[in-house]
Amino acid sequence: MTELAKGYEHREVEARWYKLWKERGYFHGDEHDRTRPAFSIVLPPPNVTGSLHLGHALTATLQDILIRWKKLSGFNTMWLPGTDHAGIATQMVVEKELKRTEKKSRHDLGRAEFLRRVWAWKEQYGSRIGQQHEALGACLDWERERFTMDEGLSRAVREVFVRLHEEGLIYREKKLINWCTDCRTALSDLEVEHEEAHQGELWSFAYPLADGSGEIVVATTRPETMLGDTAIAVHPDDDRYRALVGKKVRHPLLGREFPIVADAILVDPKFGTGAVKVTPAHDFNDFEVGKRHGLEFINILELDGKLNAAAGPLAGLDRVAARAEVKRLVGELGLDRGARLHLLPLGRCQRSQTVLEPLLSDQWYVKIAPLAGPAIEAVEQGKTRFVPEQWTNTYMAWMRNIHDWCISRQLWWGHQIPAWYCPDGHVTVARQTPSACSTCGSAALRQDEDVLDTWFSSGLWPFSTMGWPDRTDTLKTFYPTSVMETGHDIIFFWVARMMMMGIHFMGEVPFKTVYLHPMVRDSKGQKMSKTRGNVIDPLVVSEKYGADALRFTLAALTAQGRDIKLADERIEGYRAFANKLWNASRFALMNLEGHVDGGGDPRAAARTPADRWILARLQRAVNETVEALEAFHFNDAANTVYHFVWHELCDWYIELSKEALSADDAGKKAAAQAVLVHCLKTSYLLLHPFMPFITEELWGVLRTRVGATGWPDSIMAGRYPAVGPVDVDAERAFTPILGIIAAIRNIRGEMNIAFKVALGRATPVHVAVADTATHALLHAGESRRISRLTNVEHLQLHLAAATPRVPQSAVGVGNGFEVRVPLAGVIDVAAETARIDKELARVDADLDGIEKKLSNPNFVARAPAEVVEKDRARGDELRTTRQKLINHRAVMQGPDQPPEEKTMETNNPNPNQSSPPAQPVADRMEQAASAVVEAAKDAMQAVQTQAGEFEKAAAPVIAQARQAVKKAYARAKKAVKKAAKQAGKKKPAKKAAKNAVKKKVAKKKVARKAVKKVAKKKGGKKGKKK
RNA sequence: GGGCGGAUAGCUCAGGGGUAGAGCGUCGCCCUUACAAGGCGAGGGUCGCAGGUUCGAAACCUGCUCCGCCCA
Repeated sequence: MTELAKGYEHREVEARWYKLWKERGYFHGDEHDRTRPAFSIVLPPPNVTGSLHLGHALTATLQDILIRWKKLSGFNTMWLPGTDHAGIATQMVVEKELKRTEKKSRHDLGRAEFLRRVWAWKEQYGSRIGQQHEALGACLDWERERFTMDEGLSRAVREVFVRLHEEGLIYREKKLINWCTDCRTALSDLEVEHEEAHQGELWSFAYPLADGSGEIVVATTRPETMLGDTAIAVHPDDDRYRALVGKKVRHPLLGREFPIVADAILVDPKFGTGAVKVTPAHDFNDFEVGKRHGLEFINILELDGKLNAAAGPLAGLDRVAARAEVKRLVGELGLDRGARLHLLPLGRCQRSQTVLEPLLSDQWYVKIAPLAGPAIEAVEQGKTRFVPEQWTNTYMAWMRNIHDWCISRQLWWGHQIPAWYCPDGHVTVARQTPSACSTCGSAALRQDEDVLDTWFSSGLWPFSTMGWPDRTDTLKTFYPTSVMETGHDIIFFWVARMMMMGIHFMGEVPFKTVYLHPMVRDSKGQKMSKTRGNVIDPLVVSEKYGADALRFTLAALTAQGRDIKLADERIEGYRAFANKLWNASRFALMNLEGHVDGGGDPRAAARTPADRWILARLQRAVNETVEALEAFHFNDAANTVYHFVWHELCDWYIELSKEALSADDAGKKAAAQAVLVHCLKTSYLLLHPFMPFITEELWGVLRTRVGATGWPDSIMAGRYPAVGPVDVDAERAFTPILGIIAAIRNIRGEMNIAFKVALGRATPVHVAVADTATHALLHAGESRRISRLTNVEHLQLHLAAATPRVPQSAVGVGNGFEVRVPLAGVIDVAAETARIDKELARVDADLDGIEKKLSNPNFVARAPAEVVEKDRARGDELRTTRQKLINHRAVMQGPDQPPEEKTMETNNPNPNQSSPPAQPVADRMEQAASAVVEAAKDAMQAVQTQAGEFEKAAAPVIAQARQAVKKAYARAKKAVKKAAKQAGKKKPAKKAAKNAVKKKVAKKKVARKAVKKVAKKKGGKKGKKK
């Protein structure tokens, strides 16, 4: 009886659950519940008119994992969703749309009407993000959803602005700012993207001295700014110009005169001519010079990038056109002194990529140092910690070097600055729209037209969303939030500002942990961006592979310290994993006849060694998963569950349990059923944070089948598996049995014996184990499992170190066991001898390494005792294995041939002799070259014969060729080195000896690794070491 | 100019002083009654280069090369 489809259909399943979860209130955090510990996260608010990309999907996935895990672990969880009004971006989108459809600018509509349009736009597109989050399964507390422009948050913004103003931390000043002529607004330092080496030119021209006594040549990368020049600066120590300091030059185009000043800070005498034109109103460095020397500040730009009246004859020209025109006019006057190519740094607008202009204007600023201090201290004192830790430095460096924050933007869409001006220019800052000027009482008030930087309101997000400035229960319960999880690209924009604002206004850090996730890139490692056209819509991916598969993939790729390159194959793999889980459940359902989950401890129910083994492995997986989650090691957590479910539960336990499930022994059957159900149930719970949909579905199906005891009607109401002690005895006793199975399979594989061909038919397969416990298990019935899984007809057990000698047989040796498979008539002696020799070589290589180590008195004396002991034990083990193999080979080869020991190259104590005879470099190169040519020939042939399936056919050949090249290269390199050495470039004796040993060890490592592989196989799948 | 990452199997990446790992791909065998989105095997590595520390380095230190990112 099966109730499940043969394959997992994510579309059908995923559509079903979200609504139900939401209706049942699983997403809602209870602000009145103080009985459970709180766990809260605020979702970084995406741009309201945008749509989610994979970076958002990663954010949503990781946070959902944390929230679901904590919820299942008994926490009162609250995950607060919302969106951001994204001032510049949104305004630009709407303006563009307006221009496209109605051919109007925002000024044609007027402020009020334009804002009405933006709100309408927001209503139309704002819900898209919510739908995307739902599709991903994000259990957001929708009842608490917020928008940075909604009433409550706007109130918070005003409150903060007014308070900071009252405290003297917000001020208005005329300074140079970064101006985007395209967005027509000022930007903060952070919104400037620096281009390091833009290809431009350095143009030189001469300023004639006002007294006609000569000229002074200056160089610039921005010729048009000469229209705003108000000084020439030279270095005070520069003898070339010492006589000129204090003199005046005359502007060749505008006629005005200005001084030559000496400035040691600005001028580098070695750069260019050593004389610099100074434009205080259009350059940050020059601005400072202007202040130092009391220069005139002449603004030559309109806000749209055109030159203003100060530019005289060039007024009205665009800044780009003006550059050429200035050069032309100066050239006509005979003052052009030539140009050369030059790399210069350039600042661009983050949003429009327009080259920014430093512009003198009145803006509002936050005086940031007093806010940054406590934010630094909080991290120093560990009140907030960064994960991964290295971000602490980034945060600190920025905070310690912080500049005042320009918060006013010349936009309409945003929080209008709560400042009013009277005709006399007095400023009134107030929470409520004032009726009179606070200074002179004038009623003719005009509100500042600018709005605040979007990040100003985002900076309040952790508390403004919870009802601040009121002291709400939500704040009491859920502030500070537990974790801030976001991308490291907004550590300054957002994280740092929330820290400052949170501490200042709440008196407490906004979050205890900041987990910064990596950036998601495409499969080529490129940043995803609209202009590149490689943006992936998470909905498209989850439609194709399932949200669970996408989520699991993102989690599995989220290792610390490296960006995520997302490739479809990876997602496909995890979709297969979902299918695997589905089918394991399907198998269980088909075998649960008569089973009812009574809620008892499955450990007590366990009957067979396999039962106990899998329960031990399950517990280990639980422990490792929880440990990984606690450390934010999402990849480790995902991989742990993946490995357990697929490679332990499915590959081993389910196969092993088939016998018990179909047995007449009702007790064993019931035990296997109980254990299987328990493993699946626990796996669902472990996996639920990663794959909420399929686990909920399977939970429901299995629950229906086994009765509801201990199974709440939704997995979301379940309890996360608890960490506990692992039954290591069960693991240890049973592992050799898996090793025996693997060893027999290995022999089959190596000897090319199909599964259908039964082994141990004429003469039995022998299994020897030295351990009495394992022997007892085998005797009690485990040998039947082995027979079943390896298609062995007769199997004979021995409580011994070795199996009896049987001519023409294959031997598998592992940790604590030996298997002998008679192969008379099945295979030829030569093949098996070759196999043994191969294995022997590997064992020898490893043994050699260990013996070298142990014979080194320094190692024995200085290395930790347990390390030495471990190597000794391993040495013993290897010696035993080796002896067995040698004996076996002797038996194989018959009585005529003595069990002669083959001398391994690595056994030779003299490294020089162990190397192959020296060969002239040329020979080796030639050999290598011909290998490449051969490989290439093969590839060509593959292309010609199988043109249709070129890639498939040629792939291995290409791989082979590639390898041949690599090997040839390595060989050649080595040979060259050797030749060089022999030619007399001798290193000091000690060093040379050391290097020889090093190289030899490296070589051996290659061999050793192979042995490990064999040993591992023979020994069965052992648990992760740690 | 300063800082932070990264370079490990064909590809994508874990790991982090004591036996080099995973997934995908490759090769061979198997449609064995949960799953071909599957099973069982196999092959594949001087862990970027050069020094140093250490009994022992892929890991720690120094320098270099290349690739990202951040800041000025």
